[in-house]
Amino acid sequence: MTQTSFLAVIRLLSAQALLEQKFSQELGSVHGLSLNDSLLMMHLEQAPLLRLSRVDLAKRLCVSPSTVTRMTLPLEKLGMLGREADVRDARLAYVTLTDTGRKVIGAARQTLERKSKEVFKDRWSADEIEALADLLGRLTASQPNDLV
Amino acid sequence: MTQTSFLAVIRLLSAQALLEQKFSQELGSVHGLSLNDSLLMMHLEQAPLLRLSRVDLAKRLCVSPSTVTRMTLPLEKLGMLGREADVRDARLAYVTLTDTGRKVIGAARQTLERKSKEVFKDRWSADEIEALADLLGRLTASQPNDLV
DNA sequence: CCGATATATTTCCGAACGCAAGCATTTAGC
DNA sequence: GCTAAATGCTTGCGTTCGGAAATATATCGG
Repeated sequence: MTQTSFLAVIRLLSAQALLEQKFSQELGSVHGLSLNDSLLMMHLEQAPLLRLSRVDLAKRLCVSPSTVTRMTLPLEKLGMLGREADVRDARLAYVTLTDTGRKVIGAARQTLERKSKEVFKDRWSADEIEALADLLGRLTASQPNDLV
Repeated sequence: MTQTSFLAVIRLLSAQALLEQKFSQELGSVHGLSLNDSLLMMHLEQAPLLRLSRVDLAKRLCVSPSTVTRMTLPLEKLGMLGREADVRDARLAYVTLTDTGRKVIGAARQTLERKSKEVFKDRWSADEIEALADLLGRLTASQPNDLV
């Protein structure tokens, strides 16, 4: 007898692998971004001053701080991200979203939206998609600021 | 106005990152397995002869064939997996689950089940967990043999 | 003010992955 | 039966990631 919670977790992991496979390629070739790059920039998009500290980003993305450092480096060189210091705390190195970055993530979002619709194209009603989004939202609710 | 399907996809990706972070550490330190190692062995567990070809495993895990080759190598040396040839097709190199492997993945599954329950510990009813599992099952239904 | 602790960031190192290329074998067309 | 295409698997290379250590700054207790 298999536990329902275990079943849900396994299926979520499998579903993610499937989605990543479907999205990664086009996102990279068209916009030059990885899936995680996009999530990072989307977090910045909705941040108060279009900026977040690196540890804050790490928590939101569930990755290590070193990963954030390495992820932002090339995006900064491409002019999509910037770096800003805090007046009161010299340790902080905010990651900022530049105008270029806003345009790029906006375009990437359109690709993601289109491919998201494809995922549910057949055999899914609007109510079912919303039910899934709601349930998943409860999982991520424990995390710092929910996305979208 | 954000699309519901896009919202669901983003939340699924975020939720997976959260779960991987919560599960990975204990799974590795206690059983010496990664999350993907466990999924691989669980696929073998439910396979007809406790064996699957490498490309089949790759499709089920949504990873490249080369990844399967590299994943199985250390597990084979540890005696958890074996290698079996096909009588009719000399290209095939089945990955088999040994007795040792069955015991290890059985123990790892218990850890996964326990931690899965923790995820839904508070604020989740049995019906809601089942609803989530069902909806996620429809996402992975398009894939070769569903797990669990 | 001073030392101890905590926090933010970066760098180094090893592990894991995808892709392209290569090899072996099987299948299909003729 | 023979060549060409397809399939299964592995290897080399570049990329990405987490953890530990190092550095810099901030905070707390006295």
